[in-house]
Amino acid sequence: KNIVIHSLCKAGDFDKALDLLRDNNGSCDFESDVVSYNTVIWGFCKHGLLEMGLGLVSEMVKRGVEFDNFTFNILMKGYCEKGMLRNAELVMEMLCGDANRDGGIRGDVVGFNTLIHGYCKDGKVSNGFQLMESMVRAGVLPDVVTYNTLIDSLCELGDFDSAKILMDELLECNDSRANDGEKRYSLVSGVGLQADNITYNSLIDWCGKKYRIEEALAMYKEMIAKGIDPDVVTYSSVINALLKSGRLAEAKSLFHEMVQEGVDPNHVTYSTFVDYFFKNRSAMVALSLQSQMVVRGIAFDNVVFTVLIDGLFKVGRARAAKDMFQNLLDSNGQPNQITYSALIDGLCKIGDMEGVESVLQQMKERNFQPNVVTYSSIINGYVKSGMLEAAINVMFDMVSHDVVPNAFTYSALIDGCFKAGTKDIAEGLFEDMKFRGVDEN
RNA sequence: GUUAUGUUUUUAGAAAA
Repeated sequence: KNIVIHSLCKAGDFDKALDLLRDNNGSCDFESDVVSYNTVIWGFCKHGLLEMGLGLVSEMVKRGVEFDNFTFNILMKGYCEKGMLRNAELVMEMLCGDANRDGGIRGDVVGFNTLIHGYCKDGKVSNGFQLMESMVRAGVLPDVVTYNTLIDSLCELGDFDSAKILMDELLECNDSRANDGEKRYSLVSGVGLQADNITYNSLIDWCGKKYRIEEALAMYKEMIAKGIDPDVVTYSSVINALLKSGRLAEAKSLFHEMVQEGVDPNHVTYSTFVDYFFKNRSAMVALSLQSQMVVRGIAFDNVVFTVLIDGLFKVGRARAAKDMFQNLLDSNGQPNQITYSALIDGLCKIGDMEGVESVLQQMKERNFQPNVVTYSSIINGYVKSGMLEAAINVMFDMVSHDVVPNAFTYSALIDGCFKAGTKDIAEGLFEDMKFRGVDEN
């Protein structure tokens, strides 16, 4: 029953999930338990419906279903994803507070990790570190997930060196003689921690994205030497780094290596390659990989579809790209902002501005707001079609929707103004751009 | 198959001049 509830929630079918939870049809032999409730609350939170989840919490009280740690952790995650970090933290403070001294549910390591992640994603790593200290005070020891969260977030902020230092500490925790007090966190963090594949994946991926391929490869070798098995994420990440640097041969050999090691390439691995081949004029190879995915029963997600749509347009197969989009809709996939932007850009490139407008319409009907990329594409499209006025109107439209133009937007429009011989407007735009503090390149 | 299956935290791929 709980498994069914889980799938229903994942699919967003809450009516059925609630029916089952409350046994509205009176046909289920199993009582709903705390897991059932947790699952539905989790589902609501995942879909951004925190309030609904909170409603279920009161229902649990009414029905006398006891909370557990999962319940609170799910709620904290829900608050974090809504940006209500303070609320999440209050939940934790309540769980760790004196009022909850005996008998009650205490905050646990997952809860703290959730909070730390929430703050880190908001760019507040220092709050993350503070939380790590307060968890120790509350008697909860940080684990490898805590470290991984902080390490990844330090990378994201570009502070690779600190991330590495933190990893070294993580390793030294394991090593009792290393703790002579000079390191800040190893003393508090307990013993027995080991860097794992996720630790390495974060660092490797960051290096790859900075085109520091050799360092990435070195760490890849290092993890193997330590007996940590690379997983599909490791491989996909390194392959991505190699391909983005045009090192196809090495990427291919890694692909074979992973298969040999018994790690199955997944939709991410494939889409990385497919994207590369489309962008490097090897449409045939890209398409053959696509059918290989089908043969191997790898499901297409949103990104795979986006890669295909974008790629087909880029190799001049607009018809096939549009069909692919239809395909996505038919298979009940959910196009997102990026999917729509790829489609719209493709249509712009072939000058089908009517098509663009109708997709734009559809996008809005589905409650996806065009973003700066979408708008810039459209502006560029109108400019290239010689419809400067329409382009300018899009700019107004965008500003009126509080979407801030960036360098892409301006340069498309300025380019158009020059071509139309309205130099004064172009210069006006340029001034406007500087005024707004957009980088001029 | 019963230190079995289910709910919570960290890492990889996609769009514009």
